[in-house]
Amino acid sequence: MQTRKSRASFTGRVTMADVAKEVGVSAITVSRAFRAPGKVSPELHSRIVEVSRRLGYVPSRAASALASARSMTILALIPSLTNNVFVDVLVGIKEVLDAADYQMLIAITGYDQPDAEERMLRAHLGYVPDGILLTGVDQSEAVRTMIDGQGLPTVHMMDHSDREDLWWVGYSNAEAGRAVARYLLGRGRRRIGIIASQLDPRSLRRCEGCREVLAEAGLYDPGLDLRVPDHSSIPLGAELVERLLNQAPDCDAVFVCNDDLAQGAVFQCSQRGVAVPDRLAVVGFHDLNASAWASTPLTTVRTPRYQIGREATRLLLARIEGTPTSARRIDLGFSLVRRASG
Amino acid sequence: MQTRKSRASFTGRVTMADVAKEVGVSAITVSRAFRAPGKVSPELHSRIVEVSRRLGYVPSRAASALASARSMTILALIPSLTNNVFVDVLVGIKEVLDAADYQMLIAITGYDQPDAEERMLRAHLGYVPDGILLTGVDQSEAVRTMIDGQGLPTVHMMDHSDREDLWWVGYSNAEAGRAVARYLLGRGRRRIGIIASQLDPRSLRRCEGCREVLAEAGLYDPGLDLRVPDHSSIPLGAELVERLLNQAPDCDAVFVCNDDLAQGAVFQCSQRGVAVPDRLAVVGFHDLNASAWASTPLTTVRTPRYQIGREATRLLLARIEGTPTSARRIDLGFSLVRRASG
DNA sequence: ACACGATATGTCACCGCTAACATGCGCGCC
DNA sequence: GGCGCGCATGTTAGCGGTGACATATCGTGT
Repeated sequence: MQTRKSRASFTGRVTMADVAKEVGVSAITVSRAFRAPGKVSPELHSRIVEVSRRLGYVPSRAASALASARSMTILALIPSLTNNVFVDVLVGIKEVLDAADYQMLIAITGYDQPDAEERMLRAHLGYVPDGILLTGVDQSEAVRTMIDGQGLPTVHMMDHSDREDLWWVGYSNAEAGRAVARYLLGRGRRRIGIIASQLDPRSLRRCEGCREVLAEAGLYDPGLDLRVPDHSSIPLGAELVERLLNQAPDCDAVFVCNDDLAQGAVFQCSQRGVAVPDRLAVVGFHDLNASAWASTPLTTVRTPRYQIGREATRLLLARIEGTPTSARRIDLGFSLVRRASG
Repeated sequence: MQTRKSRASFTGRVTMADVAKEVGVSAITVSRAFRAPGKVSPELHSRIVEVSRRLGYVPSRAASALASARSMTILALIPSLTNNVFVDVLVGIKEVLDAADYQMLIAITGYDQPDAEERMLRAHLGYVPDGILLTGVDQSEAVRTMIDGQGLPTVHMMDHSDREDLWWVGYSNAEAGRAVARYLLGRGRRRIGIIASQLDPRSLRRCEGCREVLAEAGLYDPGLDLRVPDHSSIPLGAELVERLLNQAPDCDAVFVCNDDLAQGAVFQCSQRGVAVPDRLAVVGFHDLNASAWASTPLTTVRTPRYQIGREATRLLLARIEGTPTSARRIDLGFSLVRRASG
């Protein structure tokens, strides 16, 4: 008892019991005052609020999660923050969570190690999230097992899947790749290249969509298909377009699977004196903020990242709370934004 | 009892007790096997690890935090993710935390409401973090009280303070502003403007540093000092430089307090036919990735954001664990990067 | 006047884990 | 051969909340 007392005072935290004693009620009444104000008389409620504020009481989520098996926290697994793409998604997620009084836990998995997603998940599952938002639909078996084992609801984001058991909000990367290929073909381009980096499943699906349409038209040339595993960045885009133009000088268009790469590619073309789009049309992907504001504004595919964050979170919260939803798979589509580069 | 049982099985989680029963030991042994492997016999340890894996056991951080008053979690309060500035800081933080087996909780405070930091802090304190990383050194009284009340160690990032009681890792925004002013004066500029947005304390300190030096030189003109509260962005930078040039056509240089604004400013100048730097020199701040890769690469101040994240986290962990540190205030400085725009 | 339901508050046990303090056991040593 | 000691493991009592159920209080209809 005495030991405990000192341990508690060591942490220095004000607890619900402290508030209860000060007000002269039992702890459960304080608990109710916060979670169900209607069940506590108005005078008591205001006194409890006042005392809590005065004492600096902050409810312990750890204790609450333990006792109620609800943490009011959702976990978002994101490949990277460096890539602005996911920042937009997070903004959408956060808005919906804030409104519902949930907290967001962000886990960054990175693109490099194949088991990173599993490790990050294991580390963060300890926080007992009430649900999980996943990026993409290509989780490893280990990840699926772990999530199912915990019985946690999940929603996938940023891609498209035919699987009946998945809840997702996104768009079809494959279809987007096809759309770009058709667009470039429609504009009379015949020697169309593909540049991609990072090679996550979504980028690859875009590449494949593009390749598919080019192949159908008999115009796919593996010599114009440049895919490297490095992280995508502006300088890498510059380097890759340089390489492409050197090995295939007659290339007249290129689908660059990420806008930062595409920005670098356009930059490099202007350095090198390659006219964009006349000599080489460049189409990017994602429509990042900066893409409209380059000396040659980028033709690109706009993805509804903010909306994906919002809708995926709405769906997840509905699942958690058992509210019926109109759909469990939401395709928010994409749109090709035509600007100067292609 | 029965009720409880069903509640537990409702959550479906595998607990330490489940593992213990399966192995045939008591829960505390399982606990020790994870936290202090040396205190458990090798055979038992490997059996416990094996069974845990097989059952899919994930320790509950909530329970652990409650029982041990240590959460192995640190909280980072960041104004915004949209601004790439802090993403770099987070990458640094995360690297150090990963190595030390700590988890990172990110709270995004936003720039808009003055009490947002307080509210976000309150919401996240419930996770019982072991320490806090704060952005800037200008926290409100309420925030300080709350943190002190919990007895939590903190380290401030991204600014500089003379206060003896603060631990911080950063650079002097005021000094950086002065350096820019001196640089532009040294290059013969006389009608020097200032453009800033967002108006967080750090931007303002940069502005003030710049103004100070200009005033000393007798060259400060409030008519060239444009500060707006809106979020910083490329289009806003374009708009502001337009406004500046309209109201003061003889302006020959401008310190733009954020690189994204500066990128927009340079873009707008090229649209408008204003020669950069001949007619108008533009100096940005932060040296974002894209700034080197514009048609007119940006002269800007490079801030060591990644290192700030790393060092601040090292310092915080040392404080938490009681390791002695060589310094409690680390000025990592900044450097003016000269490129084409100024 | 009294049973009855609605409302306000309390009691108790327990969520999953760990600090502190046992306990049991084998070993070396005088 | 008894003693003390170190090591491996167990017992107990919480950490700070909340669910389920109990109890007290009050107004209402008959």
